[in-house]
Amino acid sequence: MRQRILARSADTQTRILDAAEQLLADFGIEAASMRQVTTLAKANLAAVNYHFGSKEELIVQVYARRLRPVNAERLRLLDELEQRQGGQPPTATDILTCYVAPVIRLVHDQANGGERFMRLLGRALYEPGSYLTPLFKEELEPVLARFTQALRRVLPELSDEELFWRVHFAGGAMAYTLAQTHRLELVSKGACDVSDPDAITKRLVEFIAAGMRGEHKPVAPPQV
Amino acid sequence: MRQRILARSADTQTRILDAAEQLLADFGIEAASMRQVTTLAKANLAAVNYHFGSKEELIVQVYARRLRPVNAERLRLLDELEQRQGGQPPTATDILTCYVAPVIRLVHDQANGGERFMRLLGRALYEPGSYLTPLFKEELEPVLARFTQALRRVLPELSDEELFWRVHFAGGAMAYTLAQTHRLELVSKGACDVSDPDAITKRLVEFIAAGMRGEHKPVAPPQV
DNA sequence: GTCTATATCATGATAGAC
DNA sequence: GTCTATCATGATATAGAC
Repeated sequence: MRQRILARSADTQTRILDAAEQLLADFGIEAASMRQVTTLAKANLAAVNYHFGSKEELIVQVYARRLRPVNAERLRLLDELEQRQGGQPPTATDILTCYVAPVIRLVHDQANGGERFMRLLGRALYEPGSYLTPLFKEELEPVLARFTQALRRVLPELSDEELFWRVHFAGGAMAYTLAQTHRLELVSKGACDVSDPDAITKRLVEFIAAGMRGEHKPVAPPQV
Repeated sequence: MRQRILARSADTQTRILDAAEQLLADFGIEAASMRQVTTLAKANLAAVNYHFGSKEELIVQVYARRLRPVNAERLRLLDELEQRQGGQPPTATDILTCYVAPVIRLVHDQANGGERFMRLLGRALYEPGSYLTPLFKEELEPVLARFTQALRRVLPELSDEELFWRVHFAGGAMAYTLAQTHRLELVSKGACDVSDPDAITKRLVEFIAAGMRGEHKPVAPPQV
């Protein structure tokens, strides 16, 4: 179990958050133990309970620390976009870029362990009945509602139901990209460059924007 | 912890597989214990090790039991499609339907606990360094390669790299749909009907087919 | 093949000294 | 705030009777 020992400079809380983030990302949410975390953080086992109360609350705080700025920036970018457009409706591509870019950019934020968190984030969306659900409800749902509303205006031909479905699919493509893009480098045998987050954002947004705009033929069940 | 007691008729191995599938889906892969599994299966705790050797191997077998027929049917449908077309190239929509339909149809297979497995499958793709990796390598990769090759022929304008990326995004939208569609019913406040697998297949395939066919402009990094 | 009983171990949490 | 020492719990796995 190779693991970089973290700098001792930061305070204990931060060191524990950093260590937890790293171990959760590398080994999975359930697999990381508080003993591993505190060893890596050069802190005492009891410090987790002293600072966070429980393992679960620590995990929630690992996510909250990164998600809050991302969601704030998403909303800021969307506000800016709409202001810049005046009355003119923006494109779906522009709107989706405001949503996708901040979270993909975490990958560039090496100083803040961004790449690790990227994998961690995608995975969190898949845990059932998780203690993270309240955090997502609080942090993500208002953002999703705001973006869905913005998309509604530029895709008036879609029914409410169809729009919900497409936002769902788009979120899935994004979550998978966050969690699994490191695998693509292997699967593609190196053909795909996964190192440039702006390029990833661009490809992903092109894909989901095209899916968003696609025709919906509500008839004829598939033949196969 | 509500849990239906399974019929005693099936043999121990099958009862254990059924119980494991149910508990893994409901509580997460790590959270389900062999005590819960054997209690639900009306089997002895030691039976797991006798029949499967270990918890990990049991989990692998839970997946393998469902995945093998799905992947076989995917390939069969694709072969049929290409044969039906003679020399004519099929559409991307047709190809993607061959891939998506068999796995979404599991949801209909109530007799075989399909809906539970649906959630379980999507989640498995997100575990890092999991013991499931060998199974996916063996079962999924050849299928993915076959479908990528089929798509390559009908989307000749895409570079190899772009095609890999789009297959990646499409897989993500599908995995998320498998794991999380039960949430869409809540988020959409009932606007989305998640009960008809053929309708879900159709919407999902429309979305990813549109994304596959979308234009790729390899210039100009995004403004935001 | 199935069961009981148990070995062995790792976990999260906490009490209490400093 | 940090530490040591320890607790209670629940995990997988197995030995051995039937």
